Amino acid sequence: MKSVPTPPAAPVAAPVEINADTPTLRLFALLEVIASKDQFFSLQGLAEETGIPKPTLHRMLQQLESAGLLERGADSRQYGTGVRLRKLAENLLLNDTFHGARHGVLRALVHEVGESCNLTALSGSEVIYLDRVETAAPLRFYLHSGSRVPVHGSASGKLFLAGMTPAQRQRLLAHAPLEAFTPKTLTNLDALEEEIQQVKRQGFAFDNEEFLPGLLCVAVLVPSASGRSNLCVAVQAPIMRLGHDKALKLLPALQRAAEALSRIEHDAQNPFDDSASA
Amino acid sequence: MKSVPTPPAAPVAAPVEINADTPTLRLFALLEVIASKDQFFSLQGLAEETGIPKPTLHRMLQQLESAGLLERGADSRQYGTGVRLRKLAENLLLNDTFHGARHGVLRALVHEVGESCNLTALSGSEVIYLDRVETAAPLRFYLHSGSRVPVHGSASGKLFLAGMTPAQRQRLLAHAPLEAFTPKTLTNLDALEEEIQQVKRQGFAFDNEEFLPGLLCVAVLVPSASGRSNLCVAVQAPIMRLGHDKALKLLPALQRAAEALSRIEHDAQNPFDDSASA
DNA sequence: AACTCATATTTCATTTTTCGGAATATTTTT
DNA sequence: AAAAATATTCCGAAAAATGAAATATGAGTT
Repeated sequence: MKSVPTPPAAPVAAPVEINADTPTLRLFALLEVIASKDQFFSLQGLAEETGIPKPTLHRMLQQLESAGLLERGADSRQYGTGVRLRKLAENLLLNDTFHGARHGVLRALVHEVGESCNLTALSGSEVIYLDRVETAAPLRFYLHSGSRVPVHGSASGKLFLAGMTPAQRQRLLAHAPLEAFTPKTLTNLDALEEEIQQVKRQGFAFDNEEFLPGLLCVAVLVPSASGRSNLCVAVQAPIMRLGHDKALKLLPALQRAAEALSRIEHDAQNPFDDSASA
Repeated sequence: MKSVPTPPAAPVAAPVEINADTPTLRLFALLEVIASKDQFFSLQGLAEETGIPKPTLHRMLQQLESAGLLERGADSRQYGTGVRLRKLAENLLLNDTFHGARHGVLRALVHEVGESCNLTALSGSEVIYLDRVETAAPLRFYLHSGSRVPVHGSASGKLFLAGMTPAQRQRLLAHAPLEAFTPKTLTNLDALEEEIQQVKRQGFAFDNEEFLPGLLCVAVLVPSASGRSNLCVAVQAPIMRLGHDKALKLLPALQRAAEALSRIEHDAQNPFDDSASA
C-alpha cells in the first residue's frame, strides 16, 4: 500500500520561543511566527503564544504595521501580513533562484528533455515563475520568469492546492469564480476538487491546454524537508510536440530534477551532513 | 594576465534611501535592497549604494549573518541571502491564503466592471492600498499597492471616518490641517463633516477629483462581523471614462464584491475553536 | 619580499532605542 | 450598568545602535 505524502505537521499550539540576542532579531523571529500562520491573529493571542509582554509586543506590532509589513484585517484588532512583506518575499524568491545551483539543475533538465522548463512558487492566489529555461526549438510560448498564472489553470497550481488543507483551499477558491481561459479550463469547483484529489494520489499534475490553447504542461513538487513545499518544477511545450503520453515519459526526469533541487536546499541547511555521493 | 582595466563597476549613483525611524526598520530596508539583488554583494559596494557608514553596515550584516538570514560565499567577502530568509519568504507566500482569496475577488471585480479596483484599509491616519488590480485599459493612474493616501481625500477614507464616533474622528482630524491636493479637496472641517454624514446615510463614498485631478473613485465598506470595518473595496478610473452617474451603476457589483470579501474572513473567524461552536 | 591600495573589522564614548510593570483606555460580555 | 477582557500609553532604567577613528587583512604590484 502506497502511503500518501505526509501532510504538514498539525497546527498544534506549541510554545514558540522568541530568543534572540538583539531587538531586531527578536522582531524578525516574531515575523517568522507570523509568517507560519495562515490566519489572522490578535495581540492577545500572540502574546500568549510567544510569551512576549503585551506592551512590548504592542510596540513591535505597531512598528511593523506602520512600516507596512503587517496590516490589520476588517476587524481592526486582527493582524495579518502586509504588502511590503509579500513584496519582499517575492523579490527574494525571484532573484535568488536565477543564479546558482537551481538554475543549473533547470538547464540540465531542459537539455535532457528537450523542452522548456520552469520553476514555480505559489504567491497569493497565483503561481509565479521563479525561473525558466527555454528550449532551442523555434516554436515557443512567451512566458518569462516573473510571469503569473492562475492557480486553477496551471499544473503547479494544482500541486500547491493539493498540499493545502481543505479549509485553506476553500478559502482561496470559493470566493471568486474560476475564470475560464480556454474551453478546457476547470471552472467548476467540484471538478477542480476531483482533479486535485487525483493530483494528490498521483504526485504530479497536468495542465492540458487549460490556460493557453495548445500548451501542455506537467509538474511535480520539489520535496521540502520541513512540511509543505512552495516549489515546483515543470515541463512545458506545445501540445503538437508534447502529447500527454510523451509527457508521462518525461516524469522520471522531472522527479530526478526535483530531487536534485530539494537536495540543494537540504545541503544548504545542513552543511555538515556529508552525504557521500558515492 | 588581466588586460581588461576594471570590471565596469556601474557608476552607481543610484541613491538607495535607507530611511526609517527605528534601527529595526532600517535593517529591514537593508534586507529589501539585498532582496532586490540577483547576485552576491560586498560590504563596500553596499555601503556605497546605500550611504550607510561602513562600521554600521558591517554590524548590520554581521547580525544578519549570525542569524542565518544572510550567508557568505566561498570568498568570505561576498554576501548573499541565507536559508532562513528564503524559508521565511516561502512560508509567507504559502500561508497567505487570505490575501490570495481577496486578490481573487478583486480580480473578478475588475473583470466585471472593467476598471481598476483596490482594497484599502485604515492604517494610522492614512489609507493604505492593500491590494490593487489594474484594468487593461491603456490610460491609467499609477497607484500601486502599498501606496498611502490621505483619509480626507479618498473615498475609502471617508467611509472609515463615517464609521467612527465623533470623538475618534475629531482626534484623527484635529491632529493636522486638511491638506489641499486639488481645488476640489475638502479642506474645511465642517464641509468634511457634512460629507461624512452623507456618506453614512448613503453607505458609499465618492472621491471626485479630491486627491488627483481627473481621478474619480467610488468605495464601499467590506462589512465586518464585529462592528466597525477596516476594509474597503473601491473602483477607480479617469473621470473621462467613469463619470459620476456611470459610477453609481457599478455600485451593485461593488457591494457584491464586498460581500464576498466579508465572507472570506467570516469563514475562518474561530481559528482555535474546532469543537465548542454551537 | 616589501610596498600599496582597497576593503574589512574592531574600538569606544555618545546618542538613541528598547524594555516592561503599572496605569489607563477601549471594547465586549454579563 | 458593572465586570471582564483586550488594547494602548507612560516612563525611568537598561540595552543597543551609531559612526569617527584606528587597526587589520589581503590582493595586486614593484
